Amino acid sequence: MTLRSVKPQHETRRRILDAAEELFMQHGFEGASMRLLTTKAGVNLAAVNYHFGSKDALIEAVFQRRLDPMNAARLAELDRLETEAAGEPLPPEAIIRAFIGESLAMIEDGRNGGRNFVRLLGRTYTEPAKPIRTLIGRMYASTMEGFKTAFARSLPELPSGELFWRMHFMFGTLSYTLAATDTVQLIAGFKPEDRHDSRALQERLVQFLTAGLLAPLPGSSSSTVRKAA
Amino acid sequence: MTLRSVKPQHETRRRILDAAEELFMQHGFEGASMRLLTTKAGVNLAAVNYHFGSKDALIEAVFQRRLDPMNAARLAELDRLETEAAGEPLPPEAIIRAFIGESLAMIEDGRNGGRNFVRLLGRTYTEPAKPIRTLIGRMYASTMEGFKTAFARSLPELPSGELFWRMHFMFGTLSYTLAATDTVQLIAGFKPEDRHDSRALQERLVQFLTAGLLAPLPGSSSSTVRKAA
DNA sequence: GTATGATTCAAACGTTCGTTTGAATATCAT
DNA sequence: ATGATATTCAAACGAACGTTTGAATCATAC
Repeated sequence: MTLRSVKPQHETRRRILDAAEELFMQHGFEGASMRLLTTKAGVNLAAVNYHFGSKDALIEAVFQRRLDPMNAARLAELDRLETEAAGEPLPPEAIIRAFIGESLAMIEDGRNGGRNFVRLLGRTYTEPAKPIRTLIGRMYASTMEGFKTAFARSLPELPSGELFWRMHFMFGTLSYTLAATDTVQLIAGFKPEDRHDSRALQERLVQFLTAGLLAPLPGSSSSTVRKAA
Repeated sequence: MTLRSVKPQHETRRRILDAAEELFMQHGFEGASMRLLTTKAGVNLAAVNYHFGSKDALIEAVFQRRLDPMNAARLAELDRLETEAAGEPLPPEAIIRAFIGESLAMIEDGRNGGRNFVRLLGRTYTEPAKPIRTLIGRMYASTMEGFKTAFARSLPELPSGELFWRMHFMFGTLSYTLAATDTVQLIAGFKPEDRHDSRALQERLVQFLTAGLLAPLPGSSSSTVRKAA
């Protein structure tokens, strides 16, 4: 079993997926043409339709390849924490870390195209096209349910309506941070060396999100939401 | 001076801009074709090139029409608060309100297309195409500078590097909230009637963002950032 | 070696894209 | 009313789009 006998097995598929996540990120789904895509991948124009069937099927495959393992890892980490806690509710900060850790780690993965994917993911959350939305919604459903339950157990005094909105805000912050790293710099005085330090970025995000999640309720006094246990 | 003599003056331009901000929001810049756009606007196919010169120039005009007044209103509100405070640093919550208030008010503006625009704006922040980025960056430059200064005066003990990131996070939360309202619902149990209540949404956002902005620093103890005055 | 199936390839398919053109129509000052 | 200007219109431009086709090439088992 030499190297050459195994690698070319699905080499073309992989090259197409890699080129696709980079070009979809840069130009959007409609803006990235098959000709540009196959040229960048170094494969024939007809290869996409041969291996995936259509451009739409390719889009789905791009998300399948990364999103399923990513969300599985998130739920596995949440499970690990919960068995470790032995029935006690988790501190909200730990839940936040479990959710954002996996995606932030991918920012540093320049080699395997992980960075391209998380940036693609970030901009896809704001994509209004219905097929894309239902695709993303379906792939996230169980993950979101699991984390919603974990947050609800951790913060029993936070009304579920408020929890929804704060998860929405947290997700938005993460989404924008993933998408905008390396691209948008609306605020002057940006230090480029900070952009790919995902460790420091993770700490900053955790502090920000935890504080936001525990913020006092609109009607209440200035005290933060009471934490369980 | 009858109504008919004045209104049709730039009626075609306005109809094109209205259709453009809706279709750009729904399909992206490359996905919204001139034929679809002009059909929706009820004008001839050649009207865009006649009145704006090109599709790219139309994109710029769409942002010019709304963004310049919006950012001017933000800076005016900030100015009003600062003269009112008579030299004292503003509370961070007031600065946040000045920044997000204008854009949130537009969510309720279904009649004049303001809602379409803020959603377009939200998804454009994650657009990596360089011409779009420089366009947005240029239109936001002075506004961002003004608010950065106001935050720095309000929170003198927050290092400027941290302030940058927290403004980044705040901007991301707002951006995602504007873009995703009405579209993305990753979390089950969404109450549709909440979506366009911008008053309640504003209060929720202010609470979340203020807490995030004042979060304890990564290295520090659990106390929040000291507020000036 | 030869047959079989998987994959690659150049070429072409019909459609849609943004833009241009020149005639037709509307608007308005004189 | 008439001429100048501004705007609208149907039609067409070449280019690029996603997809399909059928032959050529490759890998592999017999």
